[in-house]
Amino acid sequence: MQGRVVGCVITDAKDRQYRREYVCDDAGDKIVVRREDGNGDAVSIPKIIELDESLVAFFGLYSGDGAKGSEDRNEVGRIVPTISFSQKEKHLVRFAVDQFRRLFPGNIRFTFSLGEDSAYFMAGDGLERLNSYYLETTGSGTPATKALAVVRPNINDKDRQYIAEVRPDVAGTNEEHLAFYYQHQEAMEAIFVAEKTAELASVGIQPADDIKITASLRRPFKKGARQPGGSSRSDEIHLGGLNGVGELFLKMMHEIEDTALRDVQTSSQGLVRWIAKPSEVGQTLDLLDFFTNNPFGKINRERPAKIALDGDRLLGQWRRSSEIRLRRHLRIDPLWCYVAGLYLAEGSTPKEALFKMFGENPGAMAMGFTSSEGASLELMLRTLRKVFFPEDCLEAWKVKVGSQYFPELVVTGLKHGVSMLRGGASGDGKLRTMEVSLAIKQWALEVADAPLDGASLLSSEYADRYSHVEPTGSGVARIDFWASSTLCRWYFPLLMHTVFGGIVADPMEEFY
DNA sequence: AGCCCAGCCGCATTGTGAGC
DNA sequence: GCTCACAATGCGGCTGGGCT
Repeated sequence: MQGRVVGCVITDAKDRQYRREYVCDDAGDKIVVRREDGNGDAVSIPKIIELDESLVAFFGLYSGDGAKGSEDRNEVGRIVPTISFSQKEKHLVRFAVDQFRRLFPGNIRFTFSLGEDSAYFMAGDGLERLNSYYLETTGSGTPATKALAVVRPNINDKDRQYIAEVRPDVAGTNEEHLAFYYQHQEAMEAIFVAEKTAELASVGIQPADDIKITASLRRPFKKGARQPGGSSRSDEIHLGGLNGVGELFLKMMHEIEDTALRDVQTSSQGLVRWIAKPSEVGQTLDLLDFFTNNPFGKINRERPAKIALDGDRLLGQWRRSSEIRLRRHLRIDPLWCYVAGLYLAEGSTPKEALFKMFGENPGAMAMGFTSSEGASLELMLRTLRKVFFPEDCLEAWKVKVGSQYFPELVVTGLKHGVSMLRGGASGDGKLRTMEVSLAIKQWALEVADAPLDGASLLSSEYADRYSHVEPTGSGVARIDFWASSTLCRWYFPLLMHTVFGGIVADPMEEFY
């Protein structure tokens, strides 16, 4: 058997293609897929993969936090995907590992890589940890940092570049910082490998041949830390044994998204087939019952202060929060599951809070969502409207535009014979030119409609809730919307139940 | 509303092994 | 033993998330 996989991803506001020719062999209930050109790995994949709530949510999660691939050096506009995934929260790590194993049983390896700025070890918690490490291994505390020439007799180009850099707000010289880096590199790595190993063990991921844990310390003040003791940690999962199947993996993801977006039973290339129209698939949840009896329907060990039927809808209220109207029933359909994962990746709430909120006070929560792609926005809005009433789902929306796109803003202004006026001390604030602001609104509504056959929710229902343009930081123009934080206390428990309800009986006991 | 920085993910470098 | 191409690994820039 042979096949070809093609698809598009949008990154950096550019349409890019992925494309790969495969051959595959029948192997009972599995198929063995490999690249037609003979390179890469032979990968077994089940012939039929059941798309349950958690797997669909996983694809949503990957869509937000996973790597989509990098551009082929020989072919402009073509990306070659590598499967890797950034995630710090340990329960989500465990979740991702389980789902990857379901998709690719057999020859698959995991590398957990922990990155950190070594400035973390120069003061505060980091320095204390370095101290205890040296006390344990050598009997005395952290030794004084020696001269660079001693710890690093032969410097390379990267070192020379580092030494030439200028950091006006950091005390000490680059040579001293670099010496610190090389002298303590082994110790710093050992500390992180031990930490990650323990963390993985706490969620049931034990050392094994197919699991590798590494730490990657960066030169001081390079990776975001602005001062000694500052942290800029990154936790990544790289998958091995899957070379060549990245395109197929992305295609699975896009086909699932496609069925949810268009609400069709079979995806455009036939890779995904539901038992009925996606909007008619999945269990129906009674929200009155959920928030009264389900272990996931709790926050800080409490049930809502009020949850009552009012005609065919519900009125609900958490202690010290506002009253809100809810729909009585919710179908946990593919759209809902996919967005649950997507929100876990892209949402504005720290992930740890979502796991701890059942037994602890989560404090302030916020409901916000940013995306440069119309499809993600539409899916998110549709999801919220399944639980909440339309007018509560979106308070307002704005467009954030990065500096490399300012020429477009200026040209838009010129067309209208006006100049671009920016608010805020550093110009990051809201755009003050009405003509430009309105032109950008029109553009954003077109972006929101682009992936759909008809009009998007943003343009048909929420166009008048447009707030402003924000020429902030940098980056591709993107749409940002937010809703009342009251929604969080209803949406988050349902979201967590969707992803973990099938594998975790009581979130208060099993998380943290 | 305004602003900024740290984490995501792209890409450069290094490692590895097949082919000649 | 050398070369080349692909895989694995390590590093850091940019931007999207999030704080005040």
